[in-house]
Amino acid sequence: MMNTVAPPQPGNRERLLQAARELFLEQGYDASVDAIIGRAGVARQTFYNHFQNKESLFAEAVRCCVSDIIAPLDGRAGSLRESLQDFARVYRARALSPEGVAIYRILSSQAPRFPELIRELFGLGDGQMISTLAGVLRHAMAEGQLRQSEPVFAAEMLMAMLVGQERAQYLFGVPREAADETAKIDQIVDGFLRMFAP
Amino acid sequence: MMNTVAPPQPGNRERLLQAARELFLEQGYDASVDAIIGRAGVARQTFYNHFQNKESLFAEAVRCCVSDIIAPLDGRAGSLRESLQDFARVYRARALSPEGVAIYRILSSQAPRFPELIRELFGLGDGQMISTLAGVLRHAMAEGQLRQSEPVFAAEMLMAMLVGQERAQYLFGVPREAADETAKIDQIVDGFLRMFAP
DNA sequence: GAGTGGATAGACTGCCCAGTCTAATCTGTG
DNA sequence: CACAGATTAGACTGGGCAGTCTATCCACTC
Repeated sequence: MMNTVAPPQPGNRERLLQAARELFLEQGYDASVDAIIGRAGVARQTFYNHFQNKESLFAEAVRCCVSDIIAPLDGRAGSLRESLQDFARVYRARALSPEGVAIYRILSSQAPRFPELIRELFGLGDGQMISTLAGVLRHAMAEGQLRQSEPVFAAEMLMAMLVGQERAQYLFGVPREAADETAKIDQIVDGFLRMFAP
Repeated sequence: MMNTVAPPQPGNRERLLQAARELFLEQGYDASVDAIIGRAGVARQTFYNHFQNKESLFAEAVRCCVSDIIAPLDGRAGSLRESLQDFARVYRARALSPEGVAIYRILSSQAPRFPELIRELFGLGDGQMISTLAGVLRHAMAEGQLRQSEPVFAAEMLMAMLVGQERAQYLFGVPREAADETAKIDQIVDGFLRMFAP
C-alpha cells in the first residue's frame, strides 16, 4: 500500500544499498555508479531518484556497515575475566572478519575526503566500544579487581592487543597461519589482567 | 660526467621521486601524473623516459617511504627495559608521524590492487621489526628475564600497544588530546614487563 | 479513461586521466 | 659542425566516470 501514487519503491532503495555495500567493500570508493546500479538491477535514473549523488549513497551504505560491526559488552554477568573473554570473542570475530577488515580499509582511505563522516563513524564504532569497555574497567578498579589507573588507557591497550597486529596483516594482505582462537584470547586477557593487577 | 651522450638525468629522476612521494602521501594513488610532473617541474615525456608507467613510479616511491619508517632496536645495550623504551620511542615517533600514518593509509588502501608489492613492503617494515623484537625477547626469555612464551606473540602485543589505538585515530582523522609521551611509553613498557614477568 | 509520477533504457555532456606522439630545443661527443 | 640522445611544451587518443536529459513504459488513483 502507498500514500498517494507510486512513491519511490523502498525495495529499489534497499537493493541499491545492498549492492553499494558489497561493491564499496570490494573495490573501495572507486566502485562506479554504473557497477552499483548494475548489481542492483536498477536503472540509472532510479538511483538518482533515491539518492542525491554518489556521496550520499556512500555515507548511508557505510553507516550500515559500521553498525554491524560493534561488539556488545555486558560487564555485570560473571567474573571480570569472563566478561572480557566474551567481549574479546565477539570483537575479534567482527573486527577481523573480511567485512570488518574491508570497512576499516575503506574508512581509513576515505578519511581525507570525508573527514566529518569518518570521524562520526569512528565515534559510533571503536569510540563507543572504548567508552563502554572503559566503564567496565573503571568499575573493576573501584572494586579493587584492577589497579588504579586511567580506564580509557587500559581499554585502549586491551583493544589494541586483541586485534592490532592481526588486523594490520589482513589489511596488507599478508597471510597468517591459523592459530587457536580461544587460547589466544585467554593469553591476551590473562596477560591484560596481570598487566593491570592490583 | 656521463657514459656516452646525455643519459637520463638522475636529477630529474630524483625530483620525480620526491614529488611522487609527497603527492602520493597527500592524495593517495589518485594523485595524477600531471600533478606529479607539475610539482617536479619536468615535462611529461621526461617522466616516461625514467619510469615505465605510473605503477613503477608508485612502487619505487613507496619503497623509499617504507625504508624511512623502520625503527632500529639494539638489544645488547643497557637493561631490557631501557632497550624496549628506546625502541618504543623511535617506533612511536615514526609510525605515528603524519608520514607514517599516511604511508600506512595508502599501503592498506592499495593492497587489493598491488598484492605482491604490499606484502613485500610489509615484510620490509613491520615484519622486520617484529622479527628483531622477537629475537630480543627470545633472548630475554632464555635468560629468565621474561616468562617462557612465544616471542613473536609477545612482540606483536608490545607493538600493538605502542601504536594501536592511537594510529587508528590518526588514520580516521580523530583528534587526540596531547599526552605525556615518556610517561605513556613507561606505562606501556612496564605493563608489558608485568604481563610477561617470569 | 485520464492523469500522476516512478521506472527503464540509453543517449549525451563535460570532465579527468594515462599513455603516445610530434616538433622543436638543448647539450654534450666525436 | 654534425650527430645522438635527453628535454620540453603541447596536442592527441582512447577510455572511464558522474550526473543530466529524453522518450517510453507501467502502475496506481480518481
